[in-house]
Amino acid sequence: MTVDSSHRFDELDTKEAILAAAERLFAAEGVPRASLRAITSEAGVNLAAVHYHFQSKEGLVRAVLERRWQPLSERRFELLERAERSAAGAPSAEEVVRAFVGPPLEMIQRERGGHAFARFMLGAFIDPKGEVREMLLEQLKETIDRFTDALSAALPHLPRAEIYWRFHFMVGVMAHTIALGSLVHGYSGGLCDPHDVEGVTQRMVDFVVGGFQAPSPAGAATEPGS
Amino acid sequence: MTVDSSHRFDELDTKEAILAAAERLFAAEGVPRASLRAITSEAGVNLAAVHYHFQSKEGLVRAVLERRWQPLSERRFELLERAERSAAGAPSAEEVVRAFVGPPLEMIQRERGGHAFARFMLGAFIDPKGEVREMLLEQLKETIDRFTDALSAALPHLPRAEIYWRFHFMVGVMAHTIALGSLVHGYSGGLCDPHDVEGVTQRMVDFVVGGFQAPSPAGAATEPGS
DNA sequence: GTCTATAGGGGGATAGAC
DNA sequence: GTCTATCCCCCTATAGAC
Repeated sequence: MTVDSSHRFDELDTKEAILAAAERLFAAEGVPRASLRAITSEAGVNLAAVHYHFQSKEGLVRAVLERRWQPLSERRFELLERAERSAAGAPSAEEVVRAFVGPPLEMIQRERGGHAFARFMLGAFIDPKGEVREMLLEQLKETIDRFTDALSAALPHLPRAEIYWRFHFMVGVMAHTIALGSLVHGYSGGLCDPHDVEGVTQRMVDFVVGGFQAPSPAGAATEPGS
Repeated sequence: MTVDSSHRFDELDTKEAILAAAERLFAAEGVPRASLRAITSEAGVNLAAVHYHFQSKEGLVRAVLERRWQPLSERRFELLERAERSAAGAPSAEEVVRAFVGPPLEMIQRERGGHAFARFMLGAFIDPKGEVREMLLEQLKETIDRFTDALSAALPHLPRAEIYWRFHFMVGVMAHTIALGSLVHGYSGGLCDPHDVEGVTQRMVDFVVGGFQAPSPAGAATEPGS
């Protein structure tokens, strides 16, 4: 036997410790400022362990994001499927929208420093040299397909191009709210409470559903050619 | 191309050259990867000139953003005031929304690499250690005040807190579209054309106005006698 | 104001012992 | 799998001559 359970435990332990420390520091300091030295120091492991487990700093960034991204997608699909099963016909636009915008808010409220982590994740999309972006976009593909299909079914009068645009706008509302929603408290003079997850979710859903239900441009299709 | 209006021609020239090169490289490479060496090399000036004119790299980042931010705000105010003058009473929600979301799209279409610059600017808001963020938020203050006031006037039935939330959602739609709108072409299978500025603006306006016109949540709502 | 030269301090990555 | 020690890179910032 070359493999026994204690070795596996150690490996998982070290790996997890690195991931946890990296997640915190990437979010709190930003990827470029979070040095591998600081991460391994906080994790209580050796500097070289990062390269053993993740090959490079870039690989570590990718692993940290992937770990959060997958449960998020699964949670969205779970809610979407639940709505599909319970609905007589197709789920309503409101149900679909809620299945999309709800899970991210749940996630960032569950974790400490969730807003910071959301900014870190959004930063991975924005980074002009982000190789990690490709991975995220790849994983996003299935989510886009399934949610645009569900929205098309809920809003059959909308041309497919409009569905894509409005889906994109919904992503903007969601991303901006999980990343920078905490600012609203300040510039509303304390009138708005970003920590009220239920309330914020409901407001996002109302707004986005209102947007989806807006009349579509009469003559202006975006289709190139035809 | 350059403005030669004073005796300090040389100084302005050097400063402008640095700003132009920095703007391009910050957008193309990201701030951390864009070294002062690369910037001064591209600008054809000396490395030390950056510190003479901008004190530090951080100061340069601030100057680059400020230079684009101010005309953007002024353009928004100009459109808002035009709508206020031409309207019988208060401008409609649609006019106000258009005055807010239109100028950023105009800006990024005018400049080469506009999307990349938009991502750079959004990155400044997202950066957890961004000292530049304070400056941007300060400048954003006046924009927030004037546009939320105008939206309140257009939608008097909405509680002020809802106005702030929906304004925030509108910012999300706008920011996400100028930063990542080019992705829509890909994931719509070519169905959507992000370069059609008129069309994209109209779609954003329709969506956002639809969101603003959604019924407000039961609890705090003041229904307009419907 | 502009330049050269250099200080001074990180950083990511790796080889090789254990 | 883990650790120590180290390589070698490139960066921002500044002092001081012109």
